[in-house]
Amino acid sequence: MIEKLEALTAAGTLPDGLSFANVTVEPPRDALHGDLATNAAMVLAKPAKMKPRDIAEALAGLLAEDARVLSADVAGPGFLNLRIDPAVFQGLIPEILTKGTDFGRSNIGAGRKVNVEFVSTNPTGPIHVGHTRGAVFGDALASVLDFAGYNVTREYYINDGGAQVDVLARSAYERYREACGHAPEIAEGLYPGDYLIPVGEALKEKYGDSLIDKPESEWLADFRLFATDAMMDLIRHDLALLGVEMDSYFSEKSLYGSGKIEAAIASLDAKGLIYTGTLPPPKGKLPEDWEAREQTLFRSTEHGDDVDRPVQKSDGSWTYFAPDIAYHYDKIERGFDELIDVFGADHGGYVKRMKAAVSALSGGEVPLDIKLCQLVRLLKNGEPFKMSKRANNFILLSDVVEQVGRDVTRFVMLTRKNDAQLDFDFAKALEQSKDNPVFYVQYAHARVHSVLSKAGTPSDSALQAADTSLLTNPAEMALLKKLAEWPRLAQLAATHHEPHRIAFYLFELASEFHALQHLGKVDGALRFILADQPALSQARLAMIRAVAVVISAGLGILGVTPRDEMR
RNA sequence: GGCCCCGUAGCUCAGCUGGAUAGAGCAGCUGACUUCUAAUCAGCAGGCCACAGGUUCGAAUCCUGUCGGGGUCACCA
Repeated sequence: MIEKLEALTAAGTLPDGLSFANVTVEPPRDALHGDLATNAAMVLAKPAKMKPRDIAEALAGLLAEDARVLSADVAGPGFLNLRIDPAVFQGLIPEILTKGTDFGRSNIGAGRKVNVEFVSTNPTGPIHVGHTRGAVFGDALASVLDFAGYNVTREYYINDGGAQVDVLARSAYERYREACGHAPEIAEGLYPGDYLIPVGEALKEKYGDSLIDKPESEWLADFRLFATDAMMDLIRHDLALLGVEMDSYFSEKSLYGSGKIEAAIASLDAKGLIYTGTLPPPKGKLPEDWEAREQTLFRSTEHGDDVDRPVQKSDGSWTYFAPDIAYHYDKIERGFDELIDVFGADHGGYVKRMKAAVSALSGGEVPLDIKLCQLVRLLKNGEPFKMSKRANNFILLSDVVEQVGRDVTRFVMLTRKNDAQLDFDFAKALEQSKDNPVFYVQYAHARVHSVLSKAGTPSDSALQAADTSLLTNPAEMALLKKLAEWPRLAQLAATHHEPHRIAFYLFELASEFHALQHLGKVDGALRFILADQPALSQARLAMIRAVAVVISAGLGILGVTPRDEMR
């Protein structure tokens, strides 16, 4: 399309120097308007100082010369509707069968290195259901990017440097005392979870009872290390249940004492972005205990933030923000071309400062996109389910996966935009699982498998030879056109960082397939397998095999299993 | 009070970075299997796209404001 526009420019029909950036070519919403439509004439009319219809006419004339274009009609205010030769769509089938699940893979990423950081829960316990969405989202997003030709690294940032790991160590100490036969004293503020009991026992194995009643200074550091390692094992195990595998785990603690924090701050300082000062009080309600303090500040307002942010506390120690800066600095130094952070919506307040930091550290060279996942509201029989620490009734990721299954969990979480709130009704997911869209998609895949096995499970190479020009029924063409959308859709999901588009597309594709299969029940001539028409049957089998391949590719990206049977 | 996200059918949500008559799924009503899985399909009904302005050939989409819902807000990570 762009080529044609350039040709028009060259021919002098259009003036030089027009931007084609806003020109789109896409399948119209209404099939009556043809197979493809473009708004080129309307977008260009103004800058070219020409009437939209004149541009459209010129473009139509040029496009009509292309053998693949059956007709090019100007409609409405200047839309150009194209009818494409069915052979283009029919030719898709052998291509899909040849490429397999690589069909739709693109290279728009051009091998650019992308770091997707996600989950990153504190290493103080197993993964809680609230983090499941971020885990699924980040993993699917990483796959989407990989499919689009990016070089993706999945990374987990271990928050093992702060005060909460001291709390963990103390909690583990109580469990250690318990293992040694003493009554544990789980004070307010410590982690009461049962998952620390085995850690206490393991600590007894290692240390005997030599540390009982010893001062904290003698065991805190060791216990901290031991307990966080144990928690990371738990977390890795939980992630594995979901099918999430990280490429890299990055420890916050490793930043301390390595000079990395100092180096990152120095880098900002060199740009004149670090100063000592006093922040104004927060606007609106003034906290009771607020008092002016002099701190080391990062001039994040220079990079789009609302206020400058402290990197050092008044006593000179680092704030949590300082290692975060150093961590992102490290990512930049590792040579990533793009960064993506997946946060929970409760961290929305850090977006601007983090972007400011990355912008400053990379000189604006490395884009950082922060995807916020709205928290999941758990429902039980339509009632909000409240979790409380005291009652110890936290629902864990492992609970969800064990009860509703990995596929359902993942698909439900991905059938929603990341920034929309999500209700997850436990009872519904369990009892009415038949209504779950994931089964609808898997069922389509299973049906294809079933039909193919009825036909003797022909090989893909055999199906590639099918004469797909026999596929002319409107319902078949509709299915083929839906298949044709896949590569473009996969690319859009990648450029927009929106894996949910894959889920919705798969649902639509499955819908087209189910409709077509059902037509065979109403009209016997449309059945996939016709004993007296082997060539047509072969073509149809090739078509539905192509459907299964694309479903399989899409589900693969989402981390959902394509099933061969639903029984 | 500042900032961020959301507001689309009774409910849960899409809507392809501005396109043609706004779409699905549940729920409701009518129908469709002696055949490749009915975990399916076809149809009906359901809408001031929160509200008011603005930008232009054209707005659910972009801008401003208002109203609702959620999140967050100086040494906690």
